[in-house]
Amino acid sequence: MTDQRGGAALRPGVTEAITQALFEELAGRGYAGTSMEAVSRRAGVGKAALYRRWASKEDMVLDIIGTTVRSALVVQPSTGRLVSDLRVVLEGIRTQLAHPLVVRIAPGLLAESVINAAFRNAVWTTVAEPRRAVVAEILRAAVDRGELPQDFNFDVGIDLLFAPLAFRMLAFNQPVEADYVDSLLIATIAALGAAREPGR
Amino acid sequence: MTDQRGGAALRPGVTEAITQALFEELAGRGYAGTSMEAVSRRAGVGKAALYRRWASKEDMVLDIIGTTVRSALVVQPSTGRLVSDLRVVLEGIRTQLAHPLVVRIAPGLLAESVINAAFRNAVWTTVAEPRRAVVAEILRAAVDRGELPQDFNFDVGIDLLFAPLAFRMLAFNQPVEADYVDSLLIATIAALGAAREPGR
Amino acid sequence: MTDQRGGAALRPGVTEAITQALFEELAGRGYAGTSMEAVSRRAGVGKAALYRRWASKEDMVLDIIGTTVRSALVVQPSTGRLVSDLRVVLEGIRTQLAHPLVVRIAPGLLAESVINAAFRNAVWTTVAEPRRAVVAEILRAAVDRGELPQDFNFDVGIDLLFAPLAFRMLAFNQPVEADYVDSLLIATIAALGAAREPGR
Amino acid sequence: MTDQRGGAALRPGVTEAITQALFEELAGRGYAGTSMEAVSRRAGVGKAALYRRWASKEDMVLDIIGTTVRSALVVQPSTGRLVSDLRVVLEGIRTQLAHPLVVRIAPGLLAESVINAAFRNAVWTTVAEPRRAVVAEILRAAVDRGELPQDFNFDVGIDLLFAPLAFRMLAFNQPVEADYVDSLLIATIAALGAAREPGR
DNA sequence: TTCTAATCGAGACGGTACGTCCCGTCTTGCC
DNA sequence: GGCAAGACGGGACGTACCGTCTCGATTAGAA
Repeated sequence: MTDQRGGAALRPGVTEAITQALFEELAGRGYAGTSMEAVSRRAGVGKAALYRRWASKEDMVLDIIGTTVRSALVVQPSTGRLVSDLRVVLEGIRTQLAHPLVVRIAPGLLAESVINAAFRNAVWTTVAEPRRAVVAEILRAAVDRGELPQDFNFDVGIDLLFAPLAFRMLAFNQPVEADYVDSLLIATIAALGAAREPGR
Repeated sequence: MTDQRGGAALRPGVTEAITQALFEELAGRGYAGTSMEAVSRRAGVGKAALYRRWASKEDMVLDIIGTTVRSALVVQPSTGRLVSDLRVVLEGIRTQLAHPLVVRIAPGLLAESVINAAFRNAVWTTVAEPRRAVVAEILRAAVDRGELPQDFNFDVGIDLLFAPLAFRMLAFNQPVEADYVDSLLIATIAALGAAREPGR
Repeated sequence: MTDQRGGAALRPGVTEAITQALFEELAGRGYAGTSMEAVSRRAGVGKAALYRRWASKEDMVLDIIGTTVRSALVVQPSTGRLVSDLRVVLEGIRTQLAHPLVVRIAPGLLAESVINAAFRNAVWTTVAEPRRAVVAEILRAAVDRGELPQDFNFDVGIDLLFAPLAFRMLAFNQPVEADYVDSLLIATIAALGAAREPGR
Repeated sequence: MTDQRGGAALRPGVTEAITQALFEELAGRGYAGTSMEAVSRRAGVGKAALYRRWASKEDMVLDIIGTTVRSALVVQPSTGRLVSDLRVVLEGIRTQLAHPLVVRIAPGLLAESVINAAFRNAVWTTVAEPRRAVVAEILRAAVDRGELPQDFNFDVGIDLLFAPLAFRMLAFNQPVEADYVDSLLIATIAALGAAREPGR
C-alpha cells in the first residue's frame, strides 16, 4: 500500500469495506469466481479504489489473506516428547482447516496456487513454510534426543505428517475427524523412524 | 455424444481436431485460462461444433480428459511381496505425474476439482478411485499373508502412500525423483504396520 | 429447375409445401425476417430441398412471388372514355394492394427492391411494367381521340396516377378508401391535360 | 442519451467516431447489411460503447439519422405566387434526394420503414411531416388568395406533389433531372385546382 | 425387374453477428 | 489527491442463421 506524500491518504474505512467484501465474495464464489467488479460493488466502492491499493486481484487477495494468515500463528509446543508435540501441531492444523470460513475459502486459494507461480510461492512462504518450520524444530529436537536417527529425512518426514491431512481436506473436501489424526499420528511416528536420507 | 438417428453424424475428424486443440490450450493456459473460443479457433472449427458435442467447457474437459485417463491404466502388480508391489505402483504414479503433458495440465484440473463439485467427483472416480483400488488390493493381500495386521486402517494407509507424492507434484509443482519414492516407500512400509483402526 | 436424366425428379409435393411455407413466413415476418431455415422447418423439409430448387432466398422469393403476380393480371378496360378507363384500373390496383396478404407481404418486397438491384428489376418488370403498360395504352388512345395533347408526357402522367396510391399504401402503410381514388382521379385528369414534354 | 449524475459521461469523441462509422456502413451496405459489430469495428470502439448509447441498431440509426435530418431544414419560401413557391420546395427536395450520400442511405431507411412500424413513424415524423407542413402552408396561403378552391383536398394535393418524386427516386432509384420537376409542377398545378374534398 | 442416380429428411460443418458480462484502465467532478 | 461512478477498448460467453456438405433411405425412370 502506498505511503502518502502530498495529497490525501487512502481512507482506512474504504480498505476495511473492501476487505470485508473480499472475504464474503471468496467464501461465496471461490477465488476464480470473485471479480473486482463484484468486490467493489459489494463494498459500495469504486473500482479505482481497489486498483489504487493493489495492482491486481492476485495482489489484493495475497495481501489481505496473507495478513490474516500471518496473524493465525501456529504455537510451537514443547512437551519434551515427540508424539505429544506432533499431536498438538496436527490437531491445530486440523482445527484451522476445519474452520467454516477456511473450508470455503482455502480450496480456491490452493486451486489458484496450483496454477499460478506467484500465488504458489506466496502460499508456500506464508502458509506452508511456518508450519513446516514448527514441525522441523520438533523433529530436530527428537533427533537430538535420539528419538529419531541422525540421518533422518526431514522432507519425507514432514510430508508424511502434513500431506494426508491437507490433501484430504483441501483437494477432496473430505471431512476429517480427530481420530483420523490419531491413526495418522501413530502410523507416522512408526514411519519417521524409517525415514532416512536416500544415499545413506 | 448422441448416437445418430436420421440426420448427420458428428464427424470424427472434427472431434479429433478439437481434442488436439484442447490439450494444447490446457497445456498452454491451464483450465481456467482455456476458452471455448480459443479452442474452436485453434481447431479451425466453428464454436457450434463444440457446443454440439458438449454442453459446457466443464463437460468437454471432463469427457476428453476422462477418456484419456481411463485409457492410461494402472497395472496391478503381484510380486508376492508388499514392498516390491508398492514400489511398482508408486513408481508408476510418479512417472505418470512427471510426464510433461501431465505436469502442465493436471494441476489446472486439480485446481478446478478443488472448487467444482462435479469436477471433483469426476476426478475422484476416474483418477483417484482406480489407483486407490489397486493399492487396496495389494494391501488386502498383505493382510491375508500376515504382513499387515488384521485391523489395518486402509484409508490412512492409502493416504500415506499417495498424498505426499500427489501433494508435492500437483499442488506445489515440485520435481520428485525416484529416490524420494524410495525413501517414502521405506518410511511408509514402517508406518503401515502401525496404521490401525482407531477404535481398536 | 433441372431436367432429369437417370435419377429422381424434384417432387412437386415438396415444392408446394415450400411455397405454402414461404407465403406464411413472408406474411408473418417480412422478407428480411424470413430465413431459409424457418421456411424449411415450417415446410417439414430439409434445407437442401430449397437450395436444390433455388440458388438463394432472393431467387426463391422472386420465382414464387413472380409466378403468383404474373397470374394476377390487370384487365385492359376500354369504355372509350379516359376517366372511366382510369377509374377501373386505379380501383383494381387499390383493391389488389388492399388484399390482406398483399398488405402483409408487398411492403417487405418493396423494401428489398429498394436496396437490391436484381430484386428491383424483377419488381419493375413483373409488377410495375405491366400495370404501367395498361395505363399507357389507355392514355395513348386518349391522345388519339384528342382528349390529351399530342406532346403528352407519359412518364409524368403515369407517375401521377400510380405514385400517390403506391406510396401511401406500400411505403407508409396507410389505408386508402375508394373516395381517395375518386379525388385522386379527378385531380389527376386535370393534371394530365397539362403534362407535356419539357422541351415543348 | 442519459444526462449524467455522479458517474462518467459518454465521451463525445467516441460518439462522433461511431456516427462517422455508421454513415460509412449505411452507405456501403445498406441498413439491413449494417451490423453493430461492423460499426464498432470500423469506429475502433468496443461494442459496449454502442449499447451504452442506444438499445439497438434501430435506436441508433433513428437517433443519428434523425438528428442529421432535423438539421437539414426545409426553407419556407414565400414569393407570393403558388407556382414559384412550389418550385422552390420541390427543387429543394429533389436536390436533397439527389445528394450522393442520401442516394445511398435513404433507400435502405425507407426499406426498413416499410416493414418496421417504429421506424416508419420516426421517418414520417422527422422527414415527411415537416416537408408536408411547408407545402401545406403554401397551399393554405394559395387558398386564402383564391388561387385554390375553398374545399381544397390537402392530402391528395400534397401526395400529388411529393409521391411521384419520392417514388421514382427512393423506391426505384431512378435519376430525376430538374425538367422532370418542371413538368411535374406544371401538371400538378393544374391538378390542384381540381383536388377537392370527396363529399363536397 | 433390376439398376442407378438424384431425390428426400436431417442435421453437422465453418462462419458471422447477436447482446451481455467482466476485465483492467481512464475520466469526470465532488469532497 | 482520494473518492464514487462509470465510460473506455477488448474479448469471451452461448445462441441463431447463414449457405454448404454429408449422411442413409427413398423413389422412380431407364435398361
